[in-house]
Amino acid sequence: MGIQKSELSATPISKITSYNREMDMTDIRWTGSTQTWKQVQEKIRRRLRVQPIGPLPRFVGACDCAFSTDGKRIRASAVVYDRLEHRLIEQTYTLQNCEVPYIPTFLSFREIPALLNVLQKLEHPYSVLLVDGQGVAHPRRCGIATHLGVLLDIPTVGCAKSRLIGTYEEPGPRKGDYSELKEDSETIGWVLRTRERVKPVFLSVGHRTDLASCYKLVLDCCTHYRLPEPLRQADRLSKFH
DNA sequence: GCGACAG
DNA sequence: ATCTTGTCGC
Repeated sequence: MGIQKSELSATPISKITSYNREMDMTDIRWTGSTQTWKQVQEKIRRRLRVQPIGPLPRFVGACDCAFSTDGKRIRASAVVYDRLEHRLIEQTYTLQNCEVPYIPTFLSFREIPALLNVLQKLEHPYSVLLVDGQGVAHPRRCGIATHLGVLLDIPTVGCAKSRLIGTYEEPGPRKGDYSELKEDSETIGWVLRTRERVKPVFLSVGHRTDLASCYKLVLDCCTHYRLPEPLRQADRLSKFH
């Protein structure tokens, strides 16, 4: 009656109470130079691990951010989704000031401080986290999903609504059709059609996942909307409205 | 030099 | 990310 090894999922993430201090970047504020940030990204990149997540886990986390009209306040949201019952079982958000500007390829430094705070509020365990943005589909293979995943050392999936870098062919028209996102000869992500007649999303490995796992998980979480349900809910919850 | 550029 | 009007379709 023992559980088969092949049925074991990755260890669920219990309540997050701290994160890797060596990798901490919340102390690095806008200094006028992106060189320091690049060094942080190179350091994170060296900690990146790519691996399958095994059987699709029941509980899936997701997080997102939104900004006030004046751009000075950031609202971060986090949810836990029950994939078996197809429903949200936890949702929370935080509100704080945001001092860091948006600079392409440095999104992490603007949003991660808020995301670390909101993720610490989640009580229910989850096994993988969906992040609104790129993972390794980034010039230094360190998009926000990778950065956050390595900081917390948890499995993350990058699911972006548009492209940052890379070239691709338009994927087929049906749900589940996909094409490769490439930089030179390297496959850095998949461009996935999650619904017919809608723009595809851009999947990439965050940390401790692989593309096949990302694909299966995201597609499974897609109901009748463009975004996978956990991310769609996190997106709604983050809005100021 | 010029264009591109997650959120 | 946010702002912004109408419009097409289920």
